[in-house]
Amino acid sequence: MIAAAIKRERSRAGKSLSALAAEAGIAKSTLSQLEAGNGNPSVETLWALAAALDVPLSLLFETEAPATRLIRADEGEVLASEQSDFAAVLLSRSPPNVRRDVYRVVMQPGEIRRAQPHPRGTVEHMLVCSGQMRAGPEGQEEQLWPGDYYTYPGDHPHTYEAKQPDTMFLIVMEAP
Amino acid sequence: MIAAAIKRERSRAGKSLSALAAEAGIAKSTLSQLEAGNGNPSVETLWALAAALDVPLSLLFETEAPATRLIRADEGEVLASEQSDFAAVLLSRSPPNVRRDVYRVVMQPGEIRRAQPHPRGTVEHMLVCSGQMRAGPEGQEEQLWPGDYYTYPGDHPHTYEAKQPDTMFLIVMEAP
DNA sequence: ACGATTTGTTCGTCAAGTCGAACGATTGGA
DNA sequence: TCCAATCGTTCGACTTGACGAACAAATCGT
Repeated sequence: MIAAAIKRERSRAGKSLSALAAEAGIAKSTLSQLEAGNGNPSVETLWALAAALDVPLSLLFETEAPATRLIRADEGEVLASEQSDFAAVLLSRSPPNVRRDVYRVVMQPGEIRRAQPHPRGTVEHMLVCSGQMRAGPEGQEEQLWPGDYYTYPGDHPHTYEAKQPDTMFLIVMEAP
Repeated sequence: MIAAAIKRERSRAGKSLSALAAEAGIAKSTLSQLEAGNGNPSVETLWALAAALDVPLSLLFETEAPATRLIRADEGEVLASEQSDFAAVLLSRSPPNVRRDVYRVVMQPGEIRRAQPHPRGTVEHMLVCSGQMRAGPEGQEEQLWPGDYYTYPGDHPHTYEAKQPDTMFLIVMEAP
């Protein structure tokens, strides 16, 4: 809930309820009730809080860790198209205020590559172009074929392993 | 503003104001005033809207195209790596505050697909996974092979044409 | 051409969020 | 020990957002 998010961010900033309310320009009674779970604030109030906390507003809506999502080559919601020989699949709609870096990767079979965990909140999106590979968070590795799309948290240890020569895939690195 | 965001997402979903209000379970008068810019909604209201629009809530907060750039499969700045059989190429470092939608496309040879121009400021990133194709803005079409990366403004007329069966490629649609 | 439906807006009413003040509880000096 | 300051909560008064109905305008179907 939002109550928990506000409390979490406030304690993370090391600010007291009164101080935060003062900085945000809202009554501390309002903030108190918000953190208690009573009522649902207006965007104006939330905006003031987010500004005072110096965090993106969307952070106050953060739910639990996003689960991994695997979309096989023959899966995914195919978008409507006028021409039948054109099949577009929306893999991931990006939330605003995020950075997404796109990588193209060519990998050879051999030892397993263990990636150092990225900063907290990082999300990786993988799309295999050709070859075959095995990748994913530790314990949730998946066998991937061309066209497969796999997304998972990047702030946990994860591995890449090519099963065929010149295995090519795409990584979209999403940072909060 | 939020007013514009709601309007944008609603029109994108092709829903009328009355219909959306009904689906979201809010009064259409409320929605009308929101889109008019008057008032600041409560999170409960926004949540209902986001759910009805089937978009993440954070998308309701907020909203120049670079020249074309073509990176051949054997081109691109290869990032440093500890292991020689791992070659990652950064194709596009995303600027902040942009939306990027990722599409996977499979296309068959045949007639040329002419894309209706997207909203102003849209940028498309293409990466060919397999097959062969010809695509790009009108007059700047390029022959593309697997691994080729091509980016160009999406708010101008552009075309896609597969040269081989089951030509697969990736499109990252970047909206301002 | 006409009625019927749907569109989006404006109005008054009610409920709910926000505010300011006062409250008990806790901490820190002097 | 006592006073002062700060902590977070609770209360009533005010402000504002959400609702429902009525409204003009546009679209549709016969």
